[in-house]
Amino acid sequence: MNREEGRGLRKTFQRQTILEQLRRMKTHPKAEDLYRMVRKRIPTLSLGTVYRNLNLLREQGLILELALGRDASHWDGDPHPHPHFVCRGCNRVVDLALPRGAELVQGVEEETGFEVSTYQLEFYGLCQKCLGKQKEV
Amino acid sequence: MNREEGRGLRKTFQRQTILEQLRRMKTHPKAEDLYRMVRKRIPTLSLGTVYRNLNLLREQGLILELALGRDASHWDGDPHPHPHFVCRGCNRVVDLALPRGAELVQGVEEETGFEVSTYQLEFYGLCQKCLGKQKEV
DNA sequence: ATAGTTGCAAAGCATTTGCAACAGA
DNA sequence: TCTGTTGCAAATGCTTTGCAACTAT
Repeated sequence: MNREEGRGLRKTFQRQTILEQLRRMKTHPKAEDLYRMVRKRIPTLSLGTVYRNLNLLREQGLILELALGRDASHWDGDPHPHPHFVCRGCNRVVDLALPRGAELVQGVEEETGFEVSTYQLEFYGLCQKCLGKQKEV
Repeated sequence: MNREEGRGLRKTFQRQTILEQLRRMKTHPKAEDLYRMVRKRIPTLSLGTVYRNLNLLREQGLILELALGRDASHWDGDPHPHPHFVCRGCNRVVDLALPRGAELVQGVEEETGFEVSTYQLEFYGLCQKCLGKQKEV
């Protein structure tokens, strides 16, 4: 029995390759990005399979989905919730070290009496590169 | 000249009614919810008009869009960014007082050198009501 | 053997958009 | 009058899903 329902996920080539690809990246690709990358190794891969596996891996707690509004989700190989910075200039999604999630969660639980299972925190703005480019104009 | 381009938004009955409706609510309805509510006063209202106006009002800085993953956005009549709690039991979206957004933003700007224009912070879990119901089962 | 998985294509769903009629300023 | 706005319906774009052929265990 693996998780939840006791049903085991099979160790398929597609699933493993998708997970490896995501883990080896520092950036946070979209399903479509992963699809293109993994296709180099598995040319018959379909986009539907990528989506299905990303959802399964997320349910297993192995990866994180960054749902940033209506655009395509970004995916993070680090399953531990942490804040991100989204640059509106270059659309990069960058990991942040601050603030500490555990403290935020604790504060909210104390304030509300609710049970917090996870959180999502994104800062939006311009990264240093894009701040520089802005001045050039 | 009102904002941005100097183009003025007209004061239409639809737009005003949508904004009033949203402001008078403590909850954070979806476009569809507002559509149904405002329709009681403006039976000819179309859903497209609701979406167009919500986006315009957001651009004017009068309201806040809460894009919570892939589901329909929730809308907030309070344009000042602040954290929310999303209950996975009853799907309510509740305003939170903590943590302080300004401090979070300042910390990130100091850490990264990026320019933060806004942020979005949601905590997910179970509210007190739903925690209670869980025990009953 | 057999239940999970894949590729493919069609469907779903929230949101956006083109267009002609309409209405604030 | 003139440009913004509306209602309607079609289109968009990401993601999910039905199905029959596979495949890990």
